[in-house]
Amino acid sequence: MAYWLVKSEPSAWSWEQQVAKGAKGEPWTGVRNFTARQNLNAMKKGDLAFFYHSNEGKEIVGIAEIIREAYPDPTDKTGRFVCVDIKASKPLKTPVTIAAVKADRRLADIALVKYSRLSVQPVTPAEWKLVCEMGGL
DNA sequence: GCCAACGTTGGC
DNA sequence: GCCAACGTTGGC
Repeated sequence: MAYWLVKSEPSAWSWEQQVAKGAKGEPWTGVRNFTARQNLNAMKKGDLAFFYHSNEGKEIVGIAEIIREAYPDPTDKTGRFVCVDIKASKPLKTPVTIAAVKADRRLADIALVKYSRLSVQPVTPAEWKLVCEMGGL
């Protein structure tokens, strides 16, 4: 099982909206970047992903689960990009801010800091554990 | 609202 | 296939 991080601006799609979708989940569409697409394609059913709020909040707010593996993104007219379905798994007790991540030397190499513009990122097991602890889980 | 970083596009 | 121009992202 692999770990990931997905980013969304809450004004476009928020954790609260994701939670409201319940077990049915929601297609994670709109990715238009090839590196991010690679990551979407590598996702397996049952993988977990941190849900990060960019711009507003700038914090990891919850954990989502991949419930459907990559398929063509219906919002992409060119047919080049894919999406997956994810459902909210559980919130962090305490959101982990980008500032807190940057302040922790053990997270210096996390993609969230190194490749800040990448919208779908891999997370290592060590990073996953740390962020969960910081989030009170 | 600014600006740095960086991915994508298109002309050559 | 290179590279300049352009657009977008996202933290501050």
